[in-house]
Amino acid sequence: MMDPMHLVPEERAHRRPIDEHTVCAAVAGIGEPQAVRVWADRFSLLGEPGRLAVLLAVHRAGPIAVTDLALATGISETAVSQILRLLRVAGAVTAAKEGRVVRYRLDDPDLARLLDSVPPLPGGH
Amino acid sequence: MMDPMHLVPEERAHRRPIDEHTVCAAVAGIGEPQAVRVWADRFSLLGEPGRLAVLLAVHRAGPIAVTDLALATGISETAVSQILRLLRVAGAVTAAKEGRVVRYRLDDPDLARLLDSVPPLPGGH
DNA sequence: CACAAGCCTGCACAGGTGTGCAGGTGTTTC
DNA sequence: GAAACACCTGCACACCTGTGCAGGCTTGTG
Repeated sequence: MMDPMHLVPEERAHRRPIDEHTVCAAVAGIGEPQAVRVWADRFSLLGEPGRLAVLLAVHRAGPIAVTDLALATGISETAVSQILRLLRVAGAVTAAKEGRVVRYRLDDPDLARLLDSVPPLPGGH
Repeated sequence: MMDPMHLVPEERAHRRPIDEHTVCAAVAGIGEPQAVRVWADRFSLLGEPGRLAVLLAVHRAGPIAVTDLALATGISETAVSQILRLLRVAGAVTAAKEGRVVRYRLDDPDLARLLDSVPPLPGGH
């Protein structure tokens, strides 16, 4: 069998672990730092009430205009615009201009699955 | 049929929507602000690379000590301690003291499901 | 053309957040 | 008992981030 610590980067391989096997399993479980950063950024988008509300509305209410998003979420139109700009450059949503109205839709399968993790209204209505 | 805007809070029911049906669907899709905040807090815990790495390690490498977490993640032991304190008060992890070693484990089903959304190492090894 | 609606942006401010340092507690070992 | 180990905490700092204000742009309307 190989060295149980073979997954630990050399720069810190000299430090003494408490449980070598667990450390190796942890390194494997974490995966590549690059991927961790990408997923942390994804989760970060959902980590603020305003953005989460906007994303839920965009995801579940189909293409929707900025004014309607502000009306439904209770956030000022300015703040909604800022949020949408952030989501746009992050590749989370795409804008479709129709006349003077811009409708946004969700455009990220990973985010869609994460949003589906959030339970909808319990009783319906 | 009822008023299509019946789901919009009175305080902003006077504002003119672009698509009443869409606004109502958005309000329903967002759900209760209280629940949105709770889920935003959940996602926020996963929204930082350090915390996400620690949570992934704790989740996939079973009960693990602080030293081993610092070794596996490459984060300083102080930073790991701070992260674990935050996760503790958030109810995400629980600590089990064994001698002078403290092993942490994940203790939140919702977070566990979200962590399972993060794909493991592609090829294995 | 003048005006309003819908939306976007730059700027400055307050508030939250991660990090390192220094020091402390409890436990094990010699 | 002294020293090393594993871990925790308070504090101060730099940093990032969300928000509102003011203004600008484009598109419809009279």
